[in-house]
Amino acid sequence: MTTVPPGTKAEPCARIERGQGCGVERCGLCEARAVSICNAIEEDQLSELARATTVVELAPGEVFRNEGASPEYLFNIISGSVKLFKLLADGRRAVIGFLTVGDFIGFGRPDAVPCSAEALTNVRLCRFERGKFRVLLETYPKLERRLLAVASDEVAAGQEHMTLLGRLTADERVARFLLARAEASQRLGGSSKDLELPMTRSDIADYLGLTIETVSRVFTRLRRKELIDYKTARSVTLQDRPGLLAISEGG
Amino acid sequence: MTTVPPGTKAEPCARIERGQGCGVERCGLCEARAVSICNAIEEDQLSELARATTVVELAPGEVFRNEGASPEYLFNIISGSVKLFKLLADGRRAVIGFLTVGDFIGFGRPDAVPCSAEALTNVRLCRFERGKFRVLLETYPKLERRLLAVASDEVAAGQEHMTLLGRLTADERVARFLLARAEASQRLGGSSKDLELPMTRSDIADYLGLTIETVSRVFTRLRRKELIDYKTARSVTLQDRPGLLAISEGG
DNA sequence: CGCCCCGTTTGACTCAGATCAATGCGCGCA
DNA sequence: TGCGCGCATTGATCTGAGTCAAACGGGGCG
Repeated sequence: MTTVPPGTKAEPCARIERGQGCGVERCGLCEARAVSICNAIEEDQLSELARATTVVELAPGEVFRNEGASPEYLFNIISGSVKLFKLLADGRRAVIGFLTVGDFIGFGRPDAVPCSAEALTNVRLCRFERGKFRVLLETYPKLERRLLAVASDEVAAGQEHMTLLGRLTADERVARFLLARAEASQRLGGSSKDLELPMTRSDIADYLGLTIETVSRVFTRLRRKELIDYKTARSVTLQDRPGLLAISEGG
Repeated sequence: MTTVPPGTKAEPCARIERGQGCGVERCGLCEARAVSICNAIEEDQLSELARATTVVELAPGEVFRNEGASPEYLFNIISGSVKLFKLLADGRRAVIGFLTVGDFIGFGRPDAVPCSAEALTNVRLCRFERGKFRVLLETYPKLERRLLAVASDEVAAGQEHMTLLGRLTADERVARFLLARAEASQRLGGSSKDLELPMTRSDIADYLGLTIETVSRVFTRLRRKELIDYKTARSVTLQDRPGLLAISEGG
């Protein structure tokens, strides 16, 4: 079991670029727009959207949202990868999810942030001040509709993950994780065979409800069975998709 | 581990009462209105709401929503208790949650129901045809806003449960379950000490990612330590709240 | 270039919770 | 009132994954 020493907290020294290239340009040229909630907003209203946002850059390891805090900001990921996690009092950690380009960060009860968020890679975020975001929602019903759809999806994804955590074996969990990663990669136009994993074995373990050692053992077992291959721990090739699928379903 | 024999499916022989007491009366007098999403709709527009709904009655054990099916209907629970669950191919089961008065059933991707739903007690449901519900959302922005808030809450609750499933011990899980039940009971105006559990030990096990036997053993252990007491398996008294809280946090 | 650090892998052993197997018991029904 | 059927409890044993410990390896830095 991985535990985190209490009081380890990255200082929020984010470089902030405010309003550069404002108006249609910034949001209009945004690399993430097509896959983010912002695609619910019409071309000719992008300048109003841009006025409500600030672009933030983060380095790997930076924590930019703290569990339990008041949710001052909401975010869209423009580029890079992020992990969401929760800490228990004794240092046990649960990784709730891994997010990338286009993903929205900001669901939860209105009074407290449900989980902390940390950059895994260099990350560019589009940041909304909470009050301004609420105004946007009221102004653009399409945006609200889009957000409801995203939240609804997220509920379903959460239920899927609960099933994994509650009822699957270690092999099944890792196989599903790899297949899910492949699918996500494909959705963003990447390869569905060659995966770049921006997270450590420890992050994967905390995501799958396992230990580092178990995750590592399952990876090597899958490699020996020639279902996957890798030279470095962070870039994996799926060699036998049907085989992985069979394992993921309890084969 | 509990497994379910394949092909066990309750026939959907729900008694349906259509449009009785229509208009303001039905929705206006609804016992669940104050705690459901319908409280986002003004008094004088309740008749339109009522026209979009049908009241359905179910007996314990009836499955009224099937994982994977197309989501034709959405529901609000008027009275009684419901469990949501997912089945794996080999019969393993994950219980996703227990719902009661005022709870909404209908989140998920638009193409497939994320999990099955079964009545635990006699249940009265308010049923919305999907198309009509969408029209309601478009007509009443407040309803949509309310639903987004509920979905957002649900995301956070799901994350909480993932943490439980991924990182807590059996004792911690059961203690949290009991405390959460107490809180839910209190929210609905019931006792926060005397709990009626509408679900079986098997349901609890599948909800907490444990086996029946482990759940049972933890219950008796908590009773021996005089943290809880019960005469029948389904009605539990919390005797030592702080003690339970300590256990739930890894005491 | 070589050293150090941190993430990863591998091995030996342990243990919390699962599995297997009775037994208990409350409730509905005859 | 007694019978039978599910659910629940309890006990004995097993095992998948955790823990502890050591070695490996690659990337960054002096």
